[in-house]
Amino acid sequence: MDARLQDLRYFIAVAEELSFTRAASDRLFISQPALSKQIRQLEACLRVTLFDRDRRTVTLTAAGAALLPRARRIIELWEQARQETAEASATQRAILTVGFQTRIGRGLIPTVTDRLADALPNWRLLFRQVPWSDPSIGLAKGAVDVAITWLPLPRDTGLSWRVIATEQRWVALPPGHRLARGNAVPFAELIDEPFIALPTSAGPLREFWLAAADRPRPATVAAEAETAEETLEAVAAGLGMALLPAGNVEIYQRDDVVYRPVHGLSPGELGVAWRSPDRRDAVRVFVNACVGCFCGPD
Amino acid sequence: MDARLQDLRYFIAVAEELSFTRAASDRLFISQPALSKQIRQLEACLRVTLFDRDRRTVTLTAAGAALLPRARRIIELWEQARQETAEASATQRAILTVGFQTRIGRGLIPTVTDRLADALPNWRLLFRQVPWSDPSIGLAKGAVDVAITWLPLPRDTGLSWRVIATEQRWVALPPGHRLARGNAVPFAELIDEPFIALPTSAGPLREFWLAAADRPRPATVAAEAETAEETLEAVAAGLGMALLPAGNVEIYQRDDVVYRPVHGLSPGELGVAWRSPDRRDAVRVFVNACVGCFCGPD
DNA sequence: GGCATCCATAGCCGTAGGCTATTACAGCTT
DNA sequence: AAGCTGTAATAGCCTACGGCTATGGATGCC
Repeated sequence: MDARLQDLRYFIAVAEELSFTRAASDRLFISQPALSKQIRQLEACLRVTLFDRDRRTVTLTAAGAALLPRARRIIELWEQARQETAEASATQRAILTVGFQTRIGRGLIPTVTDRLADALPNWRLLFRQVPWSDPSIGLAKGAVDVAITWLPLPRDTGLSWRVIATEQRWVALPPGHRLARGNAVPFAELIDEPFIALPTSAGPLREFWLAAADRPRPATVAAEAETAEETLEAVAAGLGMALLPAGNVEIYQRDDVVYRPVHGLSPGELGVAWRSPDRRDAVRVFVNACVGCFCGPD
Repeated sequence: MDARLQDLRYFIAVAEELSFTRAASDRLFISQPALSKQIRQLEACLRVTLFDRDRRTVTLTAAGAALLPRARRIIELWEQARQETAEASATQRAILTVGFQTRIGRGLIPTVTDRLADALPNWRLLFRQVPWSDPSIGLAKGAVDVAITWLPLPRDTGLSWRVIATEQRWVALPPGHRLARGNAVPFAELIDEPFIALPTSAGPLREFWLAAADRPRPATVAAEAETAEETLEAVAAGLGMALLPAGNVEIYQRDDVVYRPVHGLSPGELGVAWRSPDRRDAVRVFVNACVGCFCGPD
């Protein structure tokens, strides 16, 4: 009788791509027959034809055109409901969930915790690791309340952020690499080397850690890694090299990887992010505590 | 990952009833364990506790309270999307779906069809019977575009209507009944007789055809019937009697039931109904055609 | 004409959503 | 105190549905 919200997402994907095959494989990551079946089922549920398929092309019917903006709105409201439900729960339980992708270190958490003890007594922090493949670091789905992350974040996704710290970018190399002999490395020497990249789904962060803006031509991507550990394993195995912030060098110290500072690159910015419409005290206090941590007292 | 819209309905029902058992059996017509399981699943999906159950009572958590109005809004938008999608489809295909509960007769349809041929060439009418148990005659779910129905309709459900015809109420009796001997019957003589009623879910129509407003005490309901045919079978079987509009006497003529006019009751009103926000030309034209059918020319 | 592309169909499988029966507990009533 | 009632949770079962792969048929392109 009622559809699933997921079916509305399916519909939106097909309506936007105007192709079952592409919507299925590129956006929804399901098989094309499964998508066809589900759309047919949605059509049966609504007793309406949503698409005209004439063997070669897919077009929206009047009914489909009417449904599309409404489906978008419903999905939008649902995402919002998820977020605000999670926020209400977190507020009631006095738990602030902090998302992170790589280990934070830098003494940030102890300092922040101390500051929070004053402003938010009996609140607790909960840490949740988020894969690079989620460019909103769990904020979009309401999985976390705030996130410690490297910038930039994708634009126009309703996220706000402030910079916590600025750090030079270093490069991770296998110990035997020719560049491991010297001390610092000019970035120009790296542009033809193979790199270990973040997944495409990581958004602008992938470009940043490939230093795509500073290259004359696209980087050679030797492999993609989902986590920092995976990246360093790949580096140690000699697959390629990877950029990382200076502060992570101590955190990820290991025998089979050496780190060298890179010249000629803009520094990386560590930030704290939150959902723009989220005006809760706890979020504001946490953000301020983070920002004040390295930039002197409040 | 995403919930089903049905799960939101489940949640709303439990939140409003504050009881799994009652919500399950009275409103959702599923078993209590199934409802419990689904609510738990919704909670797992949102990673939040929606209800505090302390063995005896169920209360909303802060998260539940945050979700409730948003869930209502989403369901509302979904209903609206269904309706407007159906409307767009009907408009594109030039098909107007007419809901009805009992046979219409009275020469209404031929007359209306003639009038429509002028104003809406190449539109077709599609008729769909709707059970008495849907008090919106299929309009709420978008199953029909307009409906021919007896008044009154439930209030505040976004439906508009106009009166097509006014008819005296008659009574259907088994042939051997003492009141079948005379010609007309005063309603006062019927108030202690057992009646065949429409289902409770039919809304105010049930009261109207029991003439509840004209009784000193509630009617004796011998049985409930889902359709006109069922009602007359019950009357023929001697289970009780039933009121009906004068015009239906000819339509439902049969050997084992006799009909007599009833004095002392306000007349019944046959109406044409549509969704108030539905401003389509086709609907307006159809409504006008119906109204003009017995009330003289437009 | 052959190939590539795209949607539909067929058939299979695992999970999820429903059911009944039962348990556990709280608040009454006797 | 014992038992009854009412409510939610648990256990175990079955079906239906949402996903998959493999394949078919039609269309546009080289």
